[in-house]
Amino acid sequence: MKAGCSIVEKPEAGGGYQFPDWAYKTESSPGSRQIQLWHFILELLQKEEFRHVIAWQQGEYGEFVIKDPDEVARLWGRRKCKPQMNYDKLSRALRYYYNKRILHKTKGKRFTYKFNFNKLVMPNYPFINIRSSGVVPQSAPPVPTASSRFHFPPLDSHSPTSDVQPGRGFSAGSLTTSGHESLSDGSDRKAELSELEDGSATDWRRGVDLLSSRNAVSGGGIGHQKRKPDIMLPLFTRPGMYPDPHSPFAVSPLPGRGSVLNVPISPALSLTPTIFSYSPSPGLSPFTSSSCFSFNPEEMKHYLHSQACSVFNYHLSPRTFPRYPGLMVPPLQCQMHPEESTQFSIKLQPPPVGRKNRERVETSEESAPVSAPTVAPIPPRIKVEPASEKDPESLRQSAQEKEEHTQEEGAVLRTTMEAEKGTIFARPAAPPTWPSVPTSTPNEEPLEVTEDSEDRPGKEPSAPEKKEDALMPPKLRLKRRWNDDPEARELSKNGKFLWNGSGPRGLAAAAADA
DNA sequence: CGCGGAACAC
DNA sequence: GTGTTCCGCG
Repeated sequence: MKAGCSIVEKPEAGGGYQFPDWAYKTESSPGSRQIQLWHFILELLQKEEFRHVIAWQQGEYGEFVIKDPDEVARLWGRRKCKPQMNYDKLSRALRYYYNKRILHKTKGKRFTYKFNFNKLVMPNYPFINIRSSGVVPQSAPPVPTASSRFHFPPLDSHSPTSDVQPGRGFSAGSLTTSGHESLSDGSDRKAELSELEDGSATDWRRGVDLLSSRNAVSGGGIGHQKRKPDIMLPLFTRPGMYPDPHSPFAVSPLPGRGSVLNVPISPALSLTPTIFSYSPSPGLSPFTSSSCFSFNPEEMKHYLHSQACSVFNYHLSPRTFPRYPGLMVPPLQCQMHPEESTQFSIKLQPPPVGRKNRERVETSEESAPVSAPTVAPIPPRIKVEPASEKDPESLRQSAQEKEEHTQEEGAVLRTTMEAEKGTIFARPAAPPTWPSVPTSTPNEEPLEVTEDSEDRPGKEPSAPEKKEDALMPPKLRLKRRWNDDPEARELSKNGKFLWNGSGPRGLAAAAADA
């Protein structure tokens, strides 16, 4: 029973949840609101209190180390009301993420795993608040270079712990990844094929409006089935398109770069891209109001360039980074109703591949009720915060207190909180001096590469490989990917990305390449 | 330690 | 669908 775990439970009560909404699978899984392990992990990662228990591994993007497995397990068990939880079990759960591509194991390093951000969608754009850049706890996974250039001041002024202090330079920590697809027109998203490689640039294009459609969707306009919502951020298409209307530059070239993307850019957009066939309707767009998003084109350029380099250096998929430029950016309201704020900070992307298919005789019962209509035309915003499961009860209390306040003060606080949530991917503690210039890969594991290759569909070199892949069971395929895939590595080495000073262009090219 | 199958709970 | 619990294997 939950008796033993009165701790955090669901927010429903209205009184006291302590865990941010985003942590619950609101969108990804209609039915359950339970927190997912990876959310949980991220949360721990986000808090400095747990730095000794689990922390980002510097030097590797998205990689984290569980310093105290037992403790992590304990915390997890607490959250899930599973006192018997232990690292063995927890790790099993983590292992399940391999196939889902949410995580993978860093070989050779004990208790070290790595998030596959390429598969996570983080609607909140990078710049979103990084409020804590200076002091920062470990909010964000180590992100390579790039961000150093862009920094946005903290969104909120009242940060509890942190302070504003952008002096550090890095900031844009969050990465949004995107780019992938997963949509298969409502048809079979399960098709193995689709899963595998995504595909096409189109996706992103489509994404562009996802945002806008979101509202529509909730409005019920869409009768779409509740297929899994995997959407990704909209990213702009190719760099060459900067000049297009979608470009932020055009939109809001504000001089002072002070603002931040106010985040809520996207709540979890959960719609299937397909849905929107695409009709940009500004009116629907959630963020068509004022502009909170402002920056200098110059910076943007820099930023992009850096990203490109990062991609190269770290073997990341170009799509790893958001293409803000394309962000349609209809500026969003700085102060939206608290309620409309964002909700999810991260979203999972593709569906699991072929999970094991049990031949069990399924009762062909349709899930009839699904009484979880998200009803809300309004996205559930995140309520963020919580110190919840931390250990001490005291924390909990404070959290609650906070909550209360929130309720009263509502808007303001809420906004702040949102910001906090964005923090998750904000810069981590200290940037290990990332070389802004690519020269050689610093570390030893170019894992991302693999992914990269898989991300690009039309890649010629991979043709053979692909075929092979096709022949092999999905499982193996995956495995191969994460483990060492010499082939993939090679590919990347062969100069898949060559952006010599081409900056964004290079990125684009690469993308286009696919 | 880490992996992944299997059965099961929710 | 997402975990949890067990467990054998390397």
